[in-house]
Amino acid sequence: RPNAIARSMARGETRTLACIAPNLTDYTFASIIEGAERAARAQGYYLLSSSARDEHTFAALVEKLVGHRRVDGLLVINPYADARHQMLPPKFPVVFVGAHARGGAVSSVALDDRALAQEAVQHLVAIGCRRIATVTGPMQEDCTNDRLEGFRNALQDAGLPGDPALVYEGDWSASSGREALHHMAQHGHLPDGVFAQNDRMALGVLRAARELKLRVPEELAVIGVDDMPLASYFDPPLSTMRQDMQQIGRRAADLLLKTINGEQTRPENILIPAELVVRESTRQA
Amino acid sequence: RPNAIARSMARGETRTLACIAPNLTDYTFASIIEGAERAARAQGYYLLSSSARDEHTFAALVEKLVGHRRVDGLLVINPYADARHQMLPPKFPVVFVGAHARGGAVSSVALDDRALAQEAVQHLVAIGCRRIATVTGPMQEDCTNDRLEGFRNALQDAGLPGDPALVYEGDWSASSGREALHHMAQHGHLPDGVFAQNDRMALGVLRAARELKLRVPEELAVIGVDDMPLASYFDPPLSTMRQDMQQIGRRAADLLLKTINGEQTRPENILIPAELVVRESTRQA
DNA sequence: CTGAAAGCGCTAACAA
DNA sequence: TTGTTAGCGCTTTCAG
Repeated sequence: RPNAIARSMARGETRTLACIAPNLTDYTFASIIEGAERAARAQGYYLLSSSARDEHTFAALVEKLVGHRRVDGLLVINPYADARHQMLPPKFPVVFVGAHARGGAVSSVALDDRALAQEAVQHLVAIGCRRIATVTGPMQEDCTNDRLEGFRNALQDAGLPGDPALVYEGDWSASSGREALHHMAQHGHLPDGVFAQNDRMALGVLRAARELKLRVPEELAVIGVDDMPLASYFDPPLSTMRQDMQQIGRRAADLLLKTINGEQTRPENILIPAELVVRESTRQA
Repeated sequence: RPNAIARSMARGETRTLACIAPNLTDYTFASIIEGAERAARAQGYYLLSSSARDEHTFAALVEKLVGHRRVDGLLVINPYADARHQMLPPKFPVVFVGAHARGGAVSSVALDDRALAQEAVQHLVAIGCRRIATVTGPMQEDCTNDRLEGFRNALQDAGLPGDPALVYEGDWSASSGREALHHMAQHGHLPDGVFAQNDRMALGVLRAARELKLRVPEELAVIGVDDMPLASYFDPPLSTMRQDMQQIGRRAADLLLKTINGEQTRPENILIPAELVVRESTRQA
């Protein structure tokens, strides 16, 4: 029954961390938060999670949380290439999660986007695809560009030409994936393999394929990223690059706690590999 | 720059709430949490969300959070019919979210499960279904029983017989929905309409229908509950009872804050209606 | 009405 | 070693 507030007061620490994400409902963000919360609690810390859609509320939140000394450290989930990394208090423990901090002076834990894209495309090449398309996320997001780079590297390594008509900028939504394939079909640039940069867009590609009467995977192989809960339940079940977001959250919390405890003095940038999960959407008959 | 900890110390309040859920990744739970967090922050409170899968960790968490006076109030998300409601400190502000507190001495905000089930079935009846089945959640959960009761009431009101062979206990997963329809088909009890108690199971029913070469909605109408993000992207797009979980979270936080401020002295049990969303899976041609 | 002081419940430094 | 005390930074009360 010791009073935690009095203890915080006396020791000058709150034993509380905060995680700020664009929202708390995206499966990716929620998984990171759950992983971080578990890791924090295992070390006697609590996690306060907040959503901040735009930069302004983000700045206001940081100001309150850190300025009022409510938390000992900050986990920042920020997929956008905006100025959030500049709005952080200097000399305060911060770890970026799920995307790198631009500038590099602050620690981060993220997926190895370049490598996973490369591996996905290598898999498509291995099963015989030669005209490989990609549906990307918004170009303003860092991870989109990293995955695009991995995509291009893999094509180059395989000696395949990069066709700009086979790159379509989506917005992570299923409908943008569907539009992507229809758009390519209408312009006479049908691919035989698609690397969708997330599973939702891959689902849209699958639907478009059905509408275009393309057989998957015989005429069109499709692979996504995430391994979202229903991915194995798509029609056909979706191959994907599985990312273990809980692990990323856990690693980020551990890194933040080390920083707080002074065990980690230099910023560290950790890359987590994704895992290829092969299902029917890329399985050779 | 006032120090929040010192203020908490002096005023005997932390301006922090906690929300304990079985996990933080289920879309339903995450939405509640996001709604609650927004509402809390609008009133100058912070929300600390934690996951507690089983009763034991739940009890330990409550003991720490409340015993050490880390929070001013508790939001409890507990779909299970277990003893969690008995493990709460007496005289401490608590609101149950998403399910009622058994016993009724504590406030709650939840979906009106009975009414939404009734409305879903009425809709199936209205479009001409006569042999209506339901795929339920686990029978240990309160909301399953409420929805089942609403299902039965609606059948009775419509003068339709209740056939036990048309009630299948699922586990909220897509595959259990698929099994449900296959099971009914194998035993010669094919329905012409299915009320799946959530969208994931409805997705499974849709897949089974495709495997059984049943045309949806002509031969089999399907309706779910939730309006999950991809529901409009199923094949065919899924009719569903949309629940506004963010609103439920918001209302729960508001109720909890009123209780903390002494504006609300009696426990209150709020029911939130769901909204019928008609898409192709129940649309008459 | 403005300003000084006591106290919230701990921890840590110090004295015994 | 064990016990006592100052002090963490606010709020609130009480005196001026």
